[in-house]
Amino acid sequence: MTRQAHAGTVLEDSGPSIRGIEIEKRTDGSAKGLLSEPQRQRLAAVASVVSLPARTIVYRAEAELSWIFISSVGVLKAYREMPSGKRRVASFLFPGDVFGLAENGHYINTVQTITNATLYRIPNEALAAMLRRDADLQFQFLAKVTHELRQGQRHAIVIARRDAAGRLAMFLSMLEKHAPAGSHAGWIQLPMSRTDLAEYLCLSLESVSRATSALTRRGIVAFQGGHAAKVIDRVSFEKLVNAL
Amino acid sequence: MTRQAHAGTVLEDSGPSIRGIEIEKRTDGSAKGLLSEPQRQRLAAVASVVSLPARTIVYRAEAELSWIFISSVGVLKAYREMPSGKRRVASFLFPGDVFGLAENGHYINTVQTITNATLYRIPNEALAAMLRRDADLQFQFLAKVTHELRQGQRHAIVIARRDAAGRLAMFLSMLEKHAPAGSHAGWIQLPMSRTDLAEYLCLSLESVSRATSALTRRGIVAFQGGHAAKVIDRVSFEKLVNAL
DNA sequence: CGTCCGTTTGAGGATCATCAATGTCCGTGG
DNA sequence: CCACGGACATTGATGATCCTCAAACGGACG
Repeated sequence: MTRQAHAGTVLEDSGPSIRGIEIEKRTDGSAKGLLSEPQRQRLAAVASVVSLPARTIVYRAEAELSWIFISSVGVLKAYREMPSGKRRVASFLFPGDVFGLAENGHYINTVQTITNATLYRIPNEALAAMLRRDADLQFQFLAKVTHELRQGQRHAIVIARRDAAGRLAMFLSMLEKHAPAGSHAGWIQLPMSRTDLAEYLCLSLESVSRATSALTRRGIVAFQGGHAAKVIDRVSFEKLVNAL
Repeated sequence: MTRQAHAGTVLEDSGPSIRGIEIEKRTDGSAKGLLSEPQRQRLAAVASVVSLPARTIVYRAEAELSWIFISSVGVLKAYREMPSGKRRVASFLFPGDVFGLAENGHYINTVQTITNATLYRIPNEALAAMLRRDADLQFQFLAKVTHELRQGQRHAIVIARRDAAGRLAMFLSMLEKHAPAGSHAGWIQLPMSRTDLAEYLCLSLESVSRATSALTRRGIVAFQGGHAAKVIDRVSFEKLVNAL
């Protein structure tokens, strides 16, 4: 049941690492580590490392803000419970993602591990103090949050689609871009369950299932074991992804 | 055709103002001005004020980053053109909103005025330099971007709904909370067109129309002139909003 | 008064949610 | 070694909702 943790994508020698894209122009447009070695070391000095088994709640929505987290190993999900009891996954969290930035002293989403995970945990006040003292470090956080804002907008674009197969294809495409370079020869790892997928894509569990079937039947994507996928027909795949 | 600009919600005596919610605990949870007087004055020193007529493009997606903007008066929209030609409005921008934070030196969305608008325009490098110099100022920007991240997530929750009337009701509810306190006796101003609404809610133009009709027919909301709405049956309205 | 643009309304077709049942994987225990 | 059980995933049938195409309506303005 406990799946293998997502392959670590970040060297963890000297402290937390943050993945993102700079606001200003740089060499290439790919996500990369935003922090310098000294910055990571300073963060590490006030951070504690926590290792959590899969399916552990890190914090709950509405709870009082106490720590800010930086993911180091594993995959997590951030979600909200709707009044009806339905769940909406706002985002999946991968190594190098920051979470726990609250509003008005309270967390907005509930965050839960999907795989085993290792996190850096930094006391809220300590981080705030450090950011106020180190503007360059803070600037990287600003870039990171801006990047997450974009991700949220992309999420909105995905769930705006009417066809389930298209949504799933876009999600796979995003995962593929996000994935660690050295993943298994074109196979996209899907650590999350079908239910998590459904809650992220805003589809019913059954529709996700039908979408995977459809992609398989049409020879566009192959699935294996429910937790891995591979693009077979790249042309059709891209056409589907861009058929918004 | 040119509609009245959104009632100014912010005193503009001494420079740009930013509306948002603090990350850490404060007195109440409502959006408010995040900047101190001195901060506003310092921003004003490097900002220029631009007044734009309705329907003016401020910048286009993919264009090179040159300025960061803070809205002062009026309403704008940020949208992306999809490959198919369809448009998705990512967010509406109100007085006190910041926009133009790019990725990798290029704007992500196209931003266009809806009403006449007045903006503060700050050269990218000048703002970056000022943020790196003034960590407290930057901290307010961080709070603002975090707040916009939440707004994006709420947007995702809205468009996740399956029923058009419910989406519209949630949107009205958001506008109502956002609205300047002294708006006209419970009337919610809708400066944007039905098309803008449709593109924000990810509905067809016709569905928006049918949704307004449905809300009217059911006696929940009254519309007037297409650019104002008022909640008639508050109980049913809230029930609909929370029926997710 | 007529045009133009934006909005509203109608009919038919496509897609997904829901309810229900069946199938698959995997660990457990006999 | 094999049978069992539970969680998860797939498949099928029906109904609800929205999108598309199409046409009628309305106000603003020359």
